[in-house]
This record gives sequence, structure tokens and C-alpha cells, in this order.
Amino acid sequence: MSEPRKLEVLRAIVEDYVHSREPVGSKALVERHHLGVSSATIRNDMAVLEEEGLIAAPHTSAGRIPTDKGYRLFVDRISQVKPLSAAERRAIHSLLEGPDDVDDILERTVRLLSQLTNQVAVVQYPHSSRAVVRHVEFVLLAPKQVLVVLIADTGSVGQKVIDAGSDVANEALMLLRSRFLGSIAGTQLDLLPQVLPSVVALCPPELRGLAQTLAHGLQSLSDNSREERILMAGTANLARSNVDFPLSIGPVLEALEEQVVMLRLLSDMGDDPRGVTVSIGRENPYDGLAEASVVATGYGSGAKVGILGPTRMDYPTTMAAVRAVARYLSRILGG
Amino acid sequence: MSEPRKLEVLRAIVEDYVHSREPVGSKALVERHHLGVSSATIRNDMAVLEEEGLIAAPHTSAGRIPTDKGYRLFVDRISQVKPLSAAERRAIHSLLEGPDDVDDILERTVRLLSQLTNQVAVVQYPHSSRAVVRHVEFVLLAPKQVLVVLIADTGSVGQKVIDAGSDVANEALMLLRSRFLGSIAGTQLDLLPQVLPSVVALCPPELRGLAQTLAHGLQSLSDNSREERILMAGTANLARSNVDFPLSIGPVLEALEEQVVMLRLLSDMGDDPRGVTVSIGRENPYDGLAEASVVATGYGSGAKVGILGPTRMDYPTTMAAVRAVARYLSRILGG
DNA sequence: TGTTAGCACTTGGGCATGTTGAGTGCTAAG
DNA sequence: CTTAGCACTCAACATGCCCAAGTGCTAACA
Repeated sequence: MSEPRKLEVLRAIVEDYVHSREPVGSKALVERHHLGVSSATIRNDMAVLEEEGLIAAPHTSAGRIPTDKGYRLFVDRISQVKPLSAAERRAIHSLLEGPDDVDDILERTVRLLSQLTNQVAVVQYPHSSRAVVRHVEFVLLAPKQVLVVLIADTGSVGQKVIDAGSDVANEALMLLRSRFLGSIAGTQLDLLPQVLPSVVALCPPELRGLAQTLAHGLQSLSDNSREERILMAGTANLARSNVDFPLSIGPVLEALEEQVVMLRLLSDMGDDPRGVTVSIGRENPYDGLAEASVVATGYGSGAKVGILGPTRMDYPTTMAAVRAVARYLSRILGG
Repeated sequence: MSEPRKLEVLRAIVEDYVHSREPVGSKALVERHHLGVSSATIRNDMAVLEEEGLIAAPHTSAGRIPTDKGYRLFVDRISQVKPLSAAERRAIHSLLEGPDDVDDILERTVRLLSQLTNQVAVVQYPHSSRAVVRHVEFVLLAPKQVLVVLIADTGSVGQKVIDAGSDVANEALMLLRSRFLGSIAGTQLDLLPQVLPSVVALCPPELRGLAQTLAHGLQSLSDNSREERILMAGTANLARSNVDFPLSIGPVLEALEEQVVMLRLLSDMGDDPRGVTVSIGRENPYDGLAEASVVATGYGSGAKVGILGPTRMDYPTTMAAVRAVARYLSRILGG
């Protein structure tokens, strides 16, 4: 038995199955692909593939479908990246236009990616650990309520309403604002916990209580901006692509709603800087995603973009789309 | 035939059907509810109800199920609000605790409401048309990039990165900041379009170009904050509640993803200040929601909260939950 | 006039049975 | 190592049958 042909057979099975959504048999295989051998030979090859756990038969007399392991081998060794169509290139390119606002860009990115792949697209907000404090603002909303705003040089803005406990004088607030601003402007967000206490200590004693509260607010804002968030689009694709072949959609929706789960998932995936990473079926750390695959890659300074879909998906095309989108995203947001 | 009994029969049908998910027949009806008459009588009543379009039979020899019109009559005239359980009250009450931040509160609200009702919960951000400018901030991110921040007295913060075209001096920016701040602090957001031009006109000629750009940014921010957004949770409930009985979930997910559709839907619903409004099945203006119902009500100063679920839902309980949550929400966010 | 019992009729769902066709594994020959 | 041939398996489909649930109608009744 020839090793190359065995792989060729696996490829054919994967491709046919992805396309037809039905178990594929030896006969159909020789007809649709010009492998130069008979169906009997294919059958032998398939028996070997099955022994190796790369394909499986749903029941005795049906064709074979790829296993998770089979898909894994497929994406690792067999598949070649498909070039994007002109229309797709154009669509991605148009991402370059429009406002620079991070939220806007990410929003459009997920929409685009979900349309491109017909899957659920997910994007993680850019990491801001290297972000630096640019501006601090305290705004008195009500006698005892202060709005704390923290602006980073990345353009990300965090806001939070805090309860001061007692009435706050606007002058005091302005004083504290310039104190804080003077001391922490230019400081990395993740260094704030170390810097803030000393700022508080230097405040006039009568303002120290308020300063403490405000410092607390600022810190939780910086935590918050480091706390990663995700954006997604295309959940309807889950329902569409599974009319015939039910990947049970409930658990998947649950996973998608739990940002924590998705974040964990994305960050657990290796970060091969050259290409996209794929996590297939039961490889996923979350049970609800046992029938789903995630195709993701990093962009910019380490955040992830990707898609989630049924294990039975068109990996080459999907991978190409994810990679292309990530590249453009890096370019726009600046590496 | 007695009119009250007819309604009683309809109520029984709705309740049984919601509970069992199966067409309900005359015999089962007399067994489960102590209507004082025989099944034959019920059959007569049912024939009338069917003639009036309130119930329908899926096929000749099956029980009846309520039509959209039947549900409508049910919620309008028959159903009585169910009191919430103690646990539910407690859950809602705990909403009162925790930070005052609008985003946080709304986030927790949708989660709670989706758990309470086992449906998809939706909440509209509070209207801010009456909001007033509290603060304006311009931050130089890069030589030609300015971050414009607009803070309203409601605590809502809008941000936007704008491209200045040419290099910007920080001093100029600070000057403009105090000009703008002085002129528009206290102005209602929706009056900005009228006020901003005069501010620009009063600027020193050499800064007028920049001022114009900034004014433009501010205005689009105010538009943006008036532009309404929604938050939702519990989409997984769609899948769960429909394992047996398929409301085709795809179109519904699509609708949910299109904020425009949902906003339209919510605002099209009347705003009965005393109670919740229900839109049933084909009453919905969006085709994808032909098998879905929306239960919503206003809170605070006119924004909506509600849930979306299959037409076959437990209206009394759901309505009670929505109403209760809306009340608490109003209380927290202030009327 | 409204209610009831009785009954003939309809029909979807469950079940047992039969048939088909795709697909397999094995064997023996090339 | 490949191939043709063949017996075998089994899901999917079809057919026929029966049953239970449910209806509509009619005639009797209060």
C-alpha cells in the first residue's frame, strides 16, 4: 500500500464529506476523484485508515466519515491553503476604509468574517497591557456620585460610576484630578496598582478618603481594560449550516455567551505566528464544543481572531479567510 | 352556550398546550380541569372557538392548539398575572446591590431576566435624548489623531478617534477644549447641532479648521449616543426550549443579531405604562419572528426591556417577570 | 335552548414485515 | 499489491395493519 495514496484517500474523503454532508463510500470515491485504482483497493486503504482511527463508519454498511483525528491529519499535512476569490479580497480590503475607531473596526471585522466563512466569527479586543495612561477625568454626576474616566494612549476609554459615600466638592475633585493626572500620566496600565497608593498618600489628609475611593475606581478600570472581551457575529450561521446535520446548537450558544469560556478557548490555542491554529472537536477544552472546531490566529499584539463552526467545515477556505482577515486587521490597528 | 365557559375552555387549552406541547383534546380537557360539563359539550364549544379562529386543529383527528388570535385573547382578557416566587423576588432584589454602572446593571438585568423566563432577554439602553453635556475631552493620541470624548450627565461616555488631517498642537487642542467646554456644558445632546457651529465661528481663524473637525466629531458622538443600542442574553434558551417543537431558530437568531430589527420591534410595540405589551407570532413586523412572541415593557424614561420566545410560552409568568424586572430597573436607574 | 350520550368516521403513529441499494469484508486470481 | 467477484449487513424506504385519540353529528333529555 502506498502511503501517499492513503493520504490522498483521506483527503478525498474529507473533501467529499465536507461537501456532501454524507458518509462517503469507496465507489463514489473512485468516481469523483481520478485516483488511478479500483474501488476494491480503496476499500483496503479505507480499512487501514479506519484501523488508524482516522475515519469511522456510522454503521456497518455506510460510507466513512473523518474522525477528529482524521481532520487533524488533514489540516496538518494534507490541506493546502486556498487562495481567496477576488470578491473576497475586495471585501476584506474595504475594511481598510472607514473610521479608525477600534470598536467600529472590530465590529465590521466580525461581520465580514462571519459572512466570508458562513460561521460564527469571534474577535478578541486588542491587548492593552502595554497601554499607557493618557488622561484621567473625574466628573461629578450627582452630589455623591463621581464618574471616573480613564483614557489610554491606544484610544481605549474606560468609565465607571463610583459612589463617594459623602458629598463631594467639585473643587476637591479638580484638585485630585490634576494630582492623579500629573502622577500617573504615561504610566503603564498594569503598573497602576503599584503607583496609585503613593499618589493617595501625597494628597492632603482631608481629601485622602476621596482620593482612596477614586484610586480604587481607577485601578478597577485598568483591570477592566486588561480584562479581555470578545465580540462575535454570525450566530445565525450555526442554525443554517446545521439544518441537515445537527450539531447540537444549544451547548454551542451557551459557550458563545460565556465570554470566559471563549476567552479561555482562544488563549489556550497555541499562537503559531506563521499561520492559523485549529482546534478540532474533542480537542476543545469545553464539552459543549465537542462537535465544533475553532479556527483562530493572532493579530496585532497578540489578541485573537477566529471562527467557530461544525467540525465538518471547509478548513482550507476557512483558514485562508481567517488568516487574510487577521493580516488586514494587524495592518489597520498597527502591529 | 355560555360565554364565560367558552373563555374558560380557551384558557384551559392554552394552559395545557403550553405545558404539554401537544394538541389538547376535549376528553383530556374535562379530566384535567373541573369544568362541570361533559366532553361532548366541550367539543361544541371547541367547534365554536375554531370557527372564531381562536384555536385550530393540526389535522383531522388531533386536539386543538391555540392560534395567534387565541393567544391574543388569552393575554388580553383571560390570563391573570401570576405572583413571582420568593426565590424570584430575591433574585431580582439582588439586582439592587452592586455597582451603579449602567452597563453593569443592564448586563446583569438581561442575564437575570433570561434565567427567570428561560427565554432570550433583551434590554434597550436608556434613552439619553434629555441628557446634557457634562464634559468634553480632547486627547492627542498621535500627531494627527485626536480622541474626542463626550461625557453626559447620565454617566454615559462616548468616544471617537478622529483624523485631523494635519499635525495638531497640544496647546491648540487645550484651548479648543476649554472653548467647547465653556460653550456647550449643560447643553442638551440633541441641541448640539444647533449650538456647535456658533462655537466654531467664534474660534480664532487659524484653529477654525481643527475646530470644525472636532465639532463634527462631537456631533457624531451625540448622534451616536442617541442611536439606540440593545443588549441581550440567553440565546441558548432558544435551542433548549425548542428541542421537541421546532420554532425555526435560524431566522430568529438573524433578527436578534440585527439590532435595527430588534429596536424597530421594541419601539413599534405600544407603550402601555401600566403593564407589559405582548406581540404574538405574525403580529410581529418581522417575518422571521412569525413563530415567536415578544413580551416587553418600558422602564425608566421610555426605553424597553423584554423577552423573546416561542408563541407557545407561559405568558402570565413571563409577563410577571418582565414587569417586575422593569420596575426594579426603573427604581435603580431612576425614573 | 343548552347539555349529554352514543356512535360512526377520520387519521396519525406505532409496529411488523418486506424490499432495495449502497457499501463492506473476504477470497482467490492476476 | 491490485483487482474482480461475491456473500453479507443494514439503514432507509415502503407497505399494510391496527389502535387510540379525537372529532362531528344526531337524537334524546332537562
